[in-house]
Amino acid sequence: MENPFVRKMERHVRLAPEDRAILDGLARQHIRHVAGRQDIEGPHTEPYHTHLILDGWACRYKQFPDGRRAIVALLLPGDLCDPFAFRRGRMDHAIGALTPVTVARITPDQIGDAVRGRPAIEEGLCREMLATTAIHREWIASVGRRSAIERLAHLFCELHLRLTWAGLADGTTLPMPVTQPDLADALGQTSVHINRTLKELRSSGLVILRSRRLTIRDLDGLRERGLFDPAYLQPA
Amino acid sequence: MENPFVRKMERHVRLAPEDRAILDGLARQHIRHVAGRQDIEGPHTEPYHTHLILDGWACRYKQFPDGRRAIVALLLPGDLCDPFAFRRGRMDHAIGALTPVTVARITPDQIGDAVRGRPAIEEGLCREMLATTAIHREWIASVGRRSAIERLAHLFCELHLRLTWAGLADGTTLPMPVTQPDLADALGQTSVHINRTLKELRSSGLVILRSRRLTIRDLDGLRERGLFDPAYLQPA
DNA sequence: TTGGCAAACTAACACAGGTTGGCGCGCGTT
DNA sequence: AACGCGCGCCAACCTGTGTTAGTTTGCCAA
Repeated sequence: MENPFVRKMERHVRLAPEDRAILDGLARQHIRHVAGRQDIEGPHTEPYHTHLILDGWACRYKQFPDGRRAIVALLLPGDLCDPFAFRRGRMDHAIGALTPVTVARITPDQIGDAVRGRPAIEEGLCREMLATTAIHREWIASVGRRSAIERLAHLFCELHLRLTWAGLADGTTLPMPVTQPDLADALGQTSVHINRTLKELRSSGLVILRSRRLTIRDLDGLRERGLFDPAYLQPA
Repeated sequence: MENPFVRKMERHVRLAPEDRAILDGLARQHIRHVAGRQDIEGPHTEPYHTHLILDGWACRYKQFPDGRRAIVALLLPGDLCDPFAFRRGRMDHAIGALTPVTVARITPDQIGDAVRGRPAIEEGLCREMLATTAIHREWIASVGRRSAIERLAHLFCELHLRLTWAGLADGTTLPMPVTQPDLADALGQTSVHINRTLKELRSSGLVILRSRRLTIRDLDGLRERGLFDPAYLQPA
């Protein structure tokens, strides 16, 4: 089983064997397990470590005083949280595990060492950050202007590609270990409506979601339904 | 009148006089004027230059095939668009002028030269990018979980701080040169509803918006109404 | 001054999506 | 086996926001 982080980085840049070894090393030290529904990094903390997700799904979220929760990003295996978090002081949001999660803790020094004299790694990390920002922009557009079905279809398409690139999708079938309330908080809706929308996607023959696995039955159809254009995810 | 870009950078890091001169130099070369409603950088182009907004307001936006437009970021004087855009290939969105705009075109080399041997500038640019990402996250939360009034109040609070830090606000009065349809596309609503919401904010005595200027009559009240916590904008 | 036009503003109506409340299943615990 | 409980699922109802179709205002140009 190959490291999903390395695998993803190789989509951005060509890595020499030593590059690969260095990145792989980051994923093998300081492993930490976090139970589902627990925070990996709480709100208002002053982060020092970066986290690399090795297994399970997590999210960035903001919680309002009255309890409303907005999930602003999904973190999948191979995703790196804030390589430069330590430069910003206090967290303005939290990072929580949606499922049981395995992460590697990485120090700023380790990032610095990995980058030094390794232009491919530097370039790869830079592109990874740009890709993350592009995803953020797409989410703003989604929540702002897509309808409920479009939003859900679009998210499924995005996750399909991201998981494929991390080596975690089985063709057109992907793990989908999150609950409907989680999807609701990610898409700015209620779980009830997510349920309705899911039913509609299912009955149009586009997807099957059962026992935490999503099967896309009609990829082109789903992409059309979600106004999905993979360009924003493509590196270069 | 001081350069809003330099002014903003000084919120992130302490700049030596030479740092300041270098940054100021970037803003004085290759000036370009763009009329309102024109694209500064079209969609699907392969950008080479970075743009620094010197005057006027612009936005990043995505447009769907059926015409719907989502504004995913507002660009104010002093804002730098994509210092690393050239690393990503094709644009996944467009940058458009909302008002007549003056920009400085900056090449990748110029960025490289400015950063080389100038750790304060490097650190400042890095923090500026992190702040931009934090704004993106806050927008996702806003469009996803805030009500219409909360969203508008929150946006006004954000713009108040950003413009203040760029030296463009007069205490609690700020330029607001965008139309209601523009606000609608930025907040994921219709212009009709923006109008309704504006009326409500006005009649609760929180703001006055007249002839392209916004006056905040009750800053604390507006912040409360918008669930606004300036933490996400604060550098370190 | 007048005319033209974009933008602000409004009213009436429509509907997507939120709210509430309830049922049943699967699963882990005792 | 029984219990608890989170989650998926559903129906009825409600409401915030969208839609449509105007009128009014303000500003620039002739």
